[in-house]
Amino acid sequence: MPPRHEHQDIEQRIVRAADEIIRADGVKKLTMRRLAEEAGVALKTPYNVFGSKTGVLIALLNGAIAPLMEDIDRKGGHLVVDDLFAMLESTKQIFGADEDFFRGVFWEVMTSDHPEARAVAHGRITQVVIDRVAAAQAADEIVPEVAAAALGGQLGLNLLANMGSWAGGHLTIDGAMDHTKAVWASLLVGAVTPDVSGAVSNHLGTIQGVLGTSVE
Amino acid sequence: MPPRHEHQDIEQRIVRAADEIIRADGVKKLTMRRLAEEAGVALKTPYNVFGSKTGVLIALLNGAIAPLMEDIDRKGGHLVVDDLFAMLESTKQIFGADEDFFRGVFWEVMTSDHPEARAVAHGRITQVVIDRVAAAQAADEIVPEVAAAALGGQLGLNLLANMGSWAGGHLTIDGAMDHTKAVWASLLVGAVTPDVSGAVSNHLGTIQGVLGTSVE
DNA sequence: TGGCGTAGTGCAACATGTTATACTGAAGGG
DNA sequence: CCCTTCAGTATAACATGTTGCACTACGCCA
Repeated sequence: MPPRHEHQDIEQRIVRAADEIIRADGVKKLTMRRLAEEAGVALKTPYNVFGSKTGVLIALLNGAIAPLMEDIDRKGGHLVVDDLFAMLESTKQIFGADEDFFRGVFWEVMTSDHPEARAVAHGRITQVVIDRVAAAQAADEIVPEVAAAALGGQLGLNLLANMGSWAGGHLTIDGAMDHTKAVWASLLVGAVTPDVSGAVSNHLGTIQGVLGTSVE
Repeated sequence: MPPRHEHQDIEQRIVRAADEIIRADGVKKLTMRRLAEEAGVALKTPYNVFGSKTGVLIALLNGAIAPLMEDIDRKGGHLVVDDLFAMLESTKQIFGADEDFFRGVFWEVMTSDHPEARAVAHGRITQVVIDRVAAAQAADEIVPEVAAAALGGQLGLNLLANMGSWAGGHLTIDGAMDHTKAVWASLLVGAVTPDVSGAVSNHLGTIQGVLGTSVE
């Protein structure tokens, strides 16, 4: 078969094939040989384009979470801290619609040795949360004594952690986000200004209910 | 070479060889072929005894954390909640003494598909914490309205999460335990009875300092 | 128009986890 | 004392991620 030279198209064909295989048979059935075959390329081509199997999965994941990222960027609430909790709802929504798919891909990426993968996940998630916390502080919703990077880092780490438990199969995505919400609320109540503490406390009430059902 | 029939000895030889290889060259250099050779057994024998490479690592890890488990069982503080925080200090101590070794093994076990591995880690850590929380509640250090399983589950999940970030190389063991301590203190202040709230608050003060140095 | 460089091909190969197969020798029961 | 059983051996093999190598055809540039 001659080279295709359809430029970017080859990238798409590979990612699309990976997507289809995973949705059809699960991430464990995604082998590089099958991927190459179904994408109609040589075994080596995905390596040329994405560097490794994990590289393909990162590209796939980045594409798949685009709607989530868009959702997260659309800051809508009248309180900035509400946007923090809205992030968790968006995640629930988007990942929940295809839970097995996302869980599989997420797990593969998260447990890979890929130099980018975990750093990107860690850094990106943490950064989004830190930015939100800083924004909340700028909007006088969080008291100035708190270090935004420190608090945001804690929240981000907790989110990532719960995502890990979800990816590992210990929690549903709903359970993971509810856990996160409860811990975030607990950590935030001590940091917010009096006029928003009511809004934050709203998210707090369900800690006990949450855990009863979601932990195995 | 004839069968050895030294019974349990073969198990020990395999685990010991794994230990030596990992300490000498790191967990990535532990291959089943090299393990078999250095243990003086056939390639298949570790599979007969431990089922899989992950099985070997689980056995190794279980042996290596025995001192930690012993430490954790030795409840010493005059307050039960202090024992919770003492767990984190013990972990710091034991894992910190051989950080690379434990990190490598932990990561391998944690990211494996082994049916036992993750469930055991998850269940065991969570259970220890839940038991402690229940004990604290029985000692009237935690108010009766709180569900011990719920609170303990949250704390355990957070610990596991931070262990994950440590194993993934995002935190040092000290950083991970300090993060955990800070979040535990935040979650506990709302649950403890007035006479111990002071003791818990002591662990709270350093949240900001902690994050500045340990997150990449 | 003709040659060149590059992207992609086809194929073989390697490392590693894992399994199958046939064999062997020791342990232990009759 | 012999025979069965079975744990462990030796060896080959498979699946899969990954890489190396020689080749080829397309598009571009002179």
